[in-house]
Amino acid sequence: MNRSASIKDVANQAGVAVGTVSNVLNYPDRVSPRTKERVQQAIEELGFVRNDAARQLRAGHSRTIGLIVLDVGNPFFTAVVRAAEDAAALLGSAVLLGDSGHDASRESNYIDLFQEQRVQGLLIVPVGDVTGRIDQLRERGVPTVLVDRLADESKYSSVSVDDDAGGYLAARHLLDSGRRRLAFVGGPASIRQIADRLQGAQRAVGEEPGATLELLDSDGQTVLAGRSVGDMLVERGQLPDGIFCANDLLALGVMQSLAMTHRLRIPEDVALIGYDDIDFAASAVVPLSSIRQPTQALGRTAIELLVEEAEAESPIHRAVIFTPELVVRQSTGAARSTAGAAGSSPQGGRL
Amino acid sequence: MNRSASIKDVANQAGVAVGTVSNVLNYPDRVSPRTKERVQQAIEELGFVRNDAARQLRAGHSRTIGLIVLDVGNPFFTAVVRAAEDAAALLGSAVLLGDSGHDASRESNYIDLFQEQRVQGLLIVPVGDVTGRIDQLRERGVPTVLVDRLADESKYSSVSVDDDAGGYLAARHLLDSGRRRLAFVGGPASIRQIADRLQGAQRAVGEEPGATLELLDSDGQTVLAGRSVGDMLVERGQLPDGIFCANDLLALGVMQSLAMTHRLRIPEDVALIGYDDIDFAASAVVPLSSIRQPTQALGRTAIELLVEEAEAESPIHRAVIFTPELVVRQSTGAARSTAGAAGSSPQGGRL
DNA sequence: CCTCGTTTTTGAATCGTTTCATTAGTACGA
DNA sequence: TCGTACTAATGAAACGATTCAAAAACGAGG
Repeated sequence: MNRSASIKDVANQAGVAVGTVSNVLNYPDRVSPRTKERVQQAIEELGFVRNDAARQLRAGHSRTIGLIVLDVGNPFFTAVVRAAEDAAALLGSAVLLGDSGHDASRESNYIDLFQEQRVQGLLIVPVGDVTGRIDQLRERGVPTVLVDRLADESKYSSVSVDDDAGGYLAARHLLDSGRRRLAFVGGPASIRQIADRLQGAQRAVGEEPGATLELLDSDGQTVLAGRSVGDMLVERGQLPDGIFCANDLLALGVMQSLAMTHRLRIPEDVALIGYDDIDFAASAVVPLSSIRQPTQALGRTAIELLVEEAEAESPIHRAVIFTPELVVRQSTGAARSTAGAAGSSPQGGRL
Repeated sequence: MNRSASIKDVANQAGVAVGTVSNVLNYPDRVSPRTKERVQQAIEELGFVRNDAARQLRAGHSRTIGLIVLDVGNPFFTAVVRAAEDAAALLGSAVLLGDSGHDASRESNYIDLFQEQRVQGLLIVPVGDVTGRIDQLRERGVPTVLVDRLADESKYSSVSVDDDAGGYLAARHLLDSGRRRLAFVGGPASIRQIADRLQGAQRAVGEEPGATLELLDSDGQTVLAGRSVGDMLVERGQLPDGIFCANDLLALGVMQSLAMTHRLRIPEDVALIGYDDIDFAASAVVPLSSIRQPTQALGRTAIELLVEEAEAESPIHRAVIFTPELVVRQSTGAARSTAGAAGSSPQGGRL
């Protein structure tokens, strides 16, 4: 009920100086066993808990790293967050998580908040153009790394995945399995990732004489949006024989519409491939082929780059680009009806 | 690059005392317009950002509330988190999120961390028995509210949902639609929520002469676990005509197995109902009936109770219990084949 | 010009920890 | 006994914001 015990209270109780208590906490070797024991007992008795605010104040910085993502509801980001948390834990730091929800002003608020908290550094999956803010942060000694967004290596550090290559991989796979009339389902082309995936797909189709790629705009990247695209396809009657969706949620929606509502067979009538390889993809009605992004490596590397930024004397940046990986499952595979996931497992990209 | 500007630097730059700068920041009315302007300009020039650690140290507590959930991957918890964040924001507080992942030691670590941060209070969806820690926290002036877990009102504050009532509602609905051979699919009965839902279902079945309820243990509460239960049911050949799953993920798994792999018709051959009403339920292959829990109200009320706890002189606690709500969709409804979600929308419970 | 009342501004004290230059204590050899 | 070379313990200073009693500035009225 009353105010909690401070290091001074502990020192009194144990009959030592405050510095000694601090040493017990931070440099146990410097303290004689007898004293250490007395102090620890006092800590026990008083229920002393370090005040982190005071530590930070003295240290000049916190032991936290800020991370701002576009949408915590998206399993892809959740996976990246988890990897970053693990990597940060190894450094003895914790991650403060912010969800911008694709909203630039919320993003800006989080940046402000994290600055007040004196985070050690900032990882950000940017909504809009944040280069100005990042420059400002750097002036104030806060290193920043862009995540899932390629940036000019001479000015910023970034970790990203080659979306063009991913798009190529997906379309190439459909073509290799004999499909020729492809369709790309994807949200607003203003989103960089989606535009790049489309571009990669177009490149693959361009290499294959006689193959076509149709563009199907979707309203967002949700399961529901995918369903309505699927319904629309069936209504108009003219079906592609291979569909590449800009993410797995869309693909699952399309699958539901085609396979269940309209009784089409996947992959016999239409092959389907998604992007992200979320957990749900493997356990979908028809296990979904997908493009796996190395979420583990993304999160881990982001932290590594942050450390490099922080330690570098002169401002040297790096742009790490990972290559995504094709995961083949039933939705594009041979016509079997056994369940279960196929595809390679090893997680990781290359530096 | 160099250390960031302090309030003292601003004071020098503006030619005023530190107290004045503080006043500009916290009590602008007390400062004359001329001075205010000078100070604000200095802040601008130096790029001054408040140091939150110093504020907290002085204030004795932070402006954050700790929240520990069992699994951030579960949409149910994500929804509660969001509601709590919104409610906290109205109080000018931020939420620190911790994910215990059903692991008691991780839970304990987060409690320690939040104590060091001097959070204003703690909301916790407990893994094991945390009453000891909560008592300890209270002694140290940290109010705590249990979330999604009913507690002895004389000792703790809690917000929960009446899982017995939810189970009753689900089973009653299956019985009302003419099913008699019911099955309950659910993970380990050691989990309170699951045991309560089962108990409610048993109560409903007991009221209906001739109705039976079979218990099907599942290995966890995931989509995959649901699939294997479904496969098992088909293999052994003896099907119930109504299935109640302890959560939506399980239900979706069962649905995939029965409807897709084994070509059974839902709801004609088997009716299916889940629990939680996650977003995905409405957009499943066959839109899934479910029991909606008032996630909004849960999160909001948790914060309210926390405030009550904090302000109360004498230790007065409250246990708020919400009543869940039946959402009827196609998986238990009349045999139509139109897609789209049915069911009531208004979110919320009652106090 | 002085007084009184009000509005502004001041600056030392405070929060709890870490740091580090000093001091105290101990053991050993000369 | 004294000096030396340690190890252990001390306690004042610093971190940066807020608070608040006291001082200063200002305006109005006499």
